[in-house]
Amino acid sequence: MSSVQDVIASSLSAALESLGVRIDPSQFVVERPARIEHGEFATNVAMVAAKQLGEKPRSVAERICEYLGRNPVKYQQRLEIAGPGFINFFLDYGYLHEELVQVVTLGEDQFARSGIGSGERVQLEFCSANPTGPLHVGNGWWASYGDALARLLRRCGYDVSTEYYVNDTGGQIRRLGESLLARRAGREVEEEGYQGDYVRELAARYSGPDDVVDAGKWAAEKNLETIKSSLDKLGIHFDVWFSQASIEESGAVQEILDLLDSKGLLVEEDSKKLFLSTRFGDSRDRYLVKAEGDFTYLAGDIAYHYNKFVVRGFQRVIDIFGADHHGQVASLKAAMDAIGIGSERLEIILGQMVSLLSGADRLKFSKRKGNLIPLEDLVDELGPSATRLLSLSTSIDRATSVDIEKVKAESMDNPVYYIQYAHARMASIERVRDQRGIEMPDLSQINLSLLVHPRELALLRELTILPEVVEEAAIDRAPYKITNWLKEFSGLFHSFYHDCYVMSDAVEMELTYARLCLVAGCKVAVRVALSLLGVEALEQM
RNA sequence: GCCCCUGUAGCUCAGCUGGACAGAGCAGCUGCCUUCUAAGCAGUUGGUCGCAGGUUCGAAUCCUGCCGGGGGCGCCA
Repeated sequence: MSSVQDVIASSLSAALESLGVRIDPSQFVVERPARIEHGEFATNVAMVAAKQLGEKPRSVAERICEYLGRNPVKYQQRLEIAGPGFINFFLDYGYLHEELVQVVTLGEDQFARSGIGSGERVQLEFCSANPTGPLHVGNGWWASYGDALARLLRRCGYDVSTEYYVNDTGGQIRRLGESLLARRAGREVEEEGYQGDYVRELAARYSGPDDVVDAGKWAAEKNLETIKSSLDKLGIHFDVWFSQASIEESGAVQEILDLLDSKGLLVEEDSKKLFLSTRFGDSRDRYLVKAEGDFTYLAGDIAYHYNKFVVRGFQRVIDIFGADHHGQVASLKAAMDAIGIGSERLEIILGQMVSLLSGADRLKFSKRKGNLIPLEDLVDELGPSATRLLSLSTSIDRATSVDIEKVKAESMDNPVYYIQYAHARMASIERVRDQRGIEMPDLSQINLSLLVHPRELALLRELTILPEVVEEAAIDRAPYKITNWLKEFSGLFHSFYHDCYVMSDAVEMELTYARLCLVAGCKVAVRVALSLLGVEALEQM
């Protein structure tokens, strides 16, 4: 990325050198000031350098400005020293027009693409809700997050494989089987069982033997089909569905135990086996084999992660868990260090809890009781785009409460309309262009320097930062930053649309061409951003 | 007790690798449809950035302590 910012930054480094200081570019910033009165870009470099030079920031700024006066940056018009020592750059708008040419030339496929991933093989596991029932809003909320993160990482050059870990074995599956058999026999499901109506429906279809394991496995398979179709409705497709049972059956868990044992990290305690995880920072040691001889969940999970890193060779693994699985983090990381994988290669992102409100009432729900809101109902009600955008509007670190009534009733509240409307207006302009038979000249023939209206400039400025926003969102694992950009950009487009007619008798043809070009660039950017979130770009509304 | 998140406008949230007077949407109030879709635009009201210290030329942002909210500390998954 050889943006204007980078050019300014390297000029500043050269200026510093002429003053006899070396400052790493990471120590200072060249940023867009919050206020346009402060120029196109501003830097705090003089304040940073002042310390080393033992001078006042403003006098350092003056000397830097003198240097830049003799060796101006491309498009530089004038400089200003402001406040405690900021240097503000006022540039010729040509730099924005040049960037627009770039956007249009690169197009949807290439604009805002980054190579920071360098092809690193990343495995991204998310959702992974137990197949003991349908996906509900609570455990499906961050599924859109995982999917969007995968899209973001791919855009940035990572080689990503998405995965859903299916907990298709263990006590919960037995319990599911018990519940199923109880329903089939016309009995009530016990307190600890799964009481949702879906169990009743499944029981009516089950014709297998009266065996809790068979019944549980059968029901889990059916539930998994339901989960898959719910995710399908949201537009989420996993590369791999990985079975927990397959890990246990393969003998991989025993291999992990042997490996830990050989390192002296496993101790026998009666018939149980304890992993000395405290040696790797865990708050307590963890059992891997229970008194009855079964493996614990952690044992299987360690084997699963060994499989990800060693068997399948992923360089980095990202797991997205619900915050209620926070307790697993230290143990799993300790295990990675213990088996020589290195816990820094395992990144665990915790999605904070989601609570549902209906008006003022907080909805209490439980999977066992089966009184929760299926994700699918929300998707049916709102549509996939709105559902996705809802969970992609806030940081994953923030516990959110979703008011079902508000989201359903006041659709104006939902940013998806605002954003999609902006895209629809771009598409509409292009439809009218075609209807009127306006032929676009070659890009090089268009006089973009006509784009100087404040609305146009604001739009161009926001347009050019998308590549940085994409990188930042990927690095911070924060897809909501794309959403924020889209909201901001859509607002600027609506303002432009309102104030700047593209095709009208009052607008010179030259300007029409330039504005059509601007609209084309905007469309590219919005489509890129929407595709990263998995939100549909509507041609009309 | 320990660990992870979190506390910013009436509500929902940005801003938090320190920077120039703290932002947006919604709600409230006021204007704008003979031109490419008013699901829009423009204006306006509204904030001791939980509290107290500290570091700094400069703190919503970093550090410490306290207070409040959510989640976790299983031979459950």
